[in-house]
Amino acid sequence: MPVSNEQISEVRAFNRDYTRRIGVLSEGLLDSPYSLTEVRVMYEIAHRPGVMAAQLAGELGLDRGYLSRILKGFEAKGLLARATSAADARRRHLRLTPAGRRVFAPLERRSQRQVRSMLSGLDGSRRAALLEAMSVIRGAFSAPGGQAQVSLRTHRPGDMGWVVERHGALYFREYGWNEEFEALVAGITADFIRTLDPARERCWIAESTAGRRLGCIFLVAGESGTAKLRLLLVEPEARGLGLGRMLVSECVRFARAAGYERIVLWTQENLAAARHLYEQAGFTRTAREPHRSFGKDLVGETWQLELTGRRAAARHAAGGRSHAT
Amino acid sequence: MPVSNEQISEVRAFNRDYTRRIGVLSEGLLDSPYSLTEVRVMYEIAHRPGVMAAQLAGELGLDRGYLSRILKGFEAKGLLARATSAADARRRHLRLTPAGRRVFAPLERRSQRQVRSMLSGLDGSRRAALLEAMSVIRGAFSAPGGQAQVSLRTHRPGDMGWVVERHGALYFREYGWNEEFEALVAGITADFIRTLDPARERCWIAESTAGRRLGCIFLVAGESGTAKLRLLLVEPEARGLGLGRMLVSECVRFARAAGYERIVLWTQENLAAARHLYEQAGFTRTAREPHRSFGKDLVGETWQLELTGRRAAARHAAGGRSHAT
DNA sequence: CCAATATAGTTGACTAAGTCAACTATTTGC
DNA sequence: GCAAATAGTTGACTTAGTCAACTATATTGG
Repeated sequence: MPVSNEQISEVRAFNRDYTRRIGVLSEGLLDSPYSLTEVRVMYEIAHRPGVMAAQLAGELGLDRGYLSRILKGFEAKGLLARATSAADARRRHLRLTPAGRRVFAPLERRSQRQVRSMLSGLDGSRRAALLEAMSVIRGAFSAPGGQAQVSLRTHRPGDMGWVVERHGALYFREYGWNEEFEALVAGITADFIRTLDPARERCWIAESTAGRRLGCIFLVAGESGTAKLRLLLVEPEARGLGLGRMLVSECVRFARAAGYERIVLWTQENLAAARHLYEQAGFTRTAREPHRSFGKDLVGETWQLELTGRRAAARHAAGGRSHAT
Repeated sequence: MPVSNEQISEVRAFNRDYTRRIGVLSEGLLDSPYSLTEVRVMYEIAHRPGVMAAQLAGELGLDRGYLSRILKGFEAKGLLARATSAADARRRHLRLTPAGRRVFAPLERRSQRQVRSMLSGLDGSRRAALLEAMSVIRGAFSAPGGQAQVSLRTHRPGDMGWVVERHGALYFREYGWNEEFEALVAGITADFIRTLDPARERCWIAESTAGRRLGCIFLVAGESGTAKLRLLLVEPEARGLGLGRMLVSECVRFARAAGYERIVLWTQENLAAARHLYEQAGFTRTAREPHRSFGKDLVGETWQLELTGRRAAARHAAGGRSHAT
């Protein structure tokens, strides 16, 4: 997905904005006999006793000679103790002395007071949003390679509402379906919870490592031997990553394991991406019928996947569509 | 709302994290004959032609003498033009020359490339979340006094799902109610949409200026002359601000206007804050009955507010609770 | 009207923060 | 066993920025 110039501008504006804010917080620390760099060094040693200078230099982006002088200055003032590493005589473990902690503690408290003052200027709503946003930004950069790792889990409290909300909002935005659709989904989720047979029915939620829900799918029991696949959804920004296939695959796997003979599903002709997924998973269309729902003229389609026997497995392995013989 | 130590720690951790990231972006700029401070100065002049040095010094936190030398250096290289202000001869308007723009343009492009590279390392899901989070952080600090302004609106697509999600998640977290409750709420919202009479039934969503949903309340038609108040909820971080009272007041006002004779509601004994709101709005408890629901032993309570006649209005004006006569 | 004060910008002298490179001591890998 | 790499130190130096005193101009108050 290409990066837009608008997105670039937003990040740079944020960086300028936040650089000023961090600058203001940092200036508060300068009201001390220690420079900002010294305080940063002290902070890391306080929170990671035993850390070594090479680590600090690397992580804080400091010249090794410069850091050495800072540490020597701390040691000279009795704030720091250095112990040669048993494992590698080149290395020294760094620790604040009790005197060092006494010097550091008020700096820590001052910093905490500044942040407390900043946060208390925000009411509950904005503050919660701020903290969540910070967590999101840190999370966005924390996964290796920046690729969202998505895992599937079963449902927990709040998920039904999310399913309803996302279906309602997205289908309205993408297809113009009105609130009848959201009501339908709400009803499906209510029934799912009320009549759930965990051995044979399930909801899967796709969730990123940052805790964002990115997709869902349901399997519910139908008439004898038949399961129903329902409410497949993938968030727009998570599309194209194989997430839909993952959801459908897991659903089919579970249905086999639960002993169903077939899976049926009802979709609409205009949901091209979904239909493609079903096709690739081996489903075939068994019925097709125009109807008017959700404020739209639609064409409903019923699709089906046979689960039993070698023939079903072979047809699936052949890529879904079998030739007539 | 007091600031917790955990919240303070989260902000400081974010600041440390993001300072490193901004540092990496800034270092990219240093691959030029200009220092970071010089580039910042150049940036501001490029984007605000005519700006004056005193403004820049103030906003960028620079020593006036130091800035003067930087500007003199730019002028000496033919990158900057200074014009004495017609309004105040002490002041000089600053503008980049064409040569200055030619020097600045590649720096701007390099910065844009860096951000593009950073963003393109994130897939669609994480990137969208990141940009939204940055917008939230900037927005959190931008409102005067930091007080969220909240308005009420009627429902739109996605809202029913939000109502279900928030009820499910919050009541689970705060009271341990299981998914039966979420299913109940899903059913209520499905029925609301399916049978909505807009002249006599309504859902209100409380929304902040930042677009966050902060609360909700429903009024639905009951038996003849009776309205039902349902699904009052206020987000934890929006509590204590009068939002609950606002929602209940609007609900009661609408019910009067729609011609109902009374409003009834069903709540649980342990929902103390809600009961207090109903009490203050003039509701009286008419029934009380233990029951087991949502995985809990609860005590359900029915409350009622008479809307008709002077007697109802007088009793309300007297503070809700009327004396027996 | 004018002296005192404040503001905008400049310059000289200086300090603080940090860089660069060469050094010693130790470890690693061939 | 030894060359190369790493951890840490030190001398010399550069860069970034500060501090205070200056000139020019505007504002204020008596």
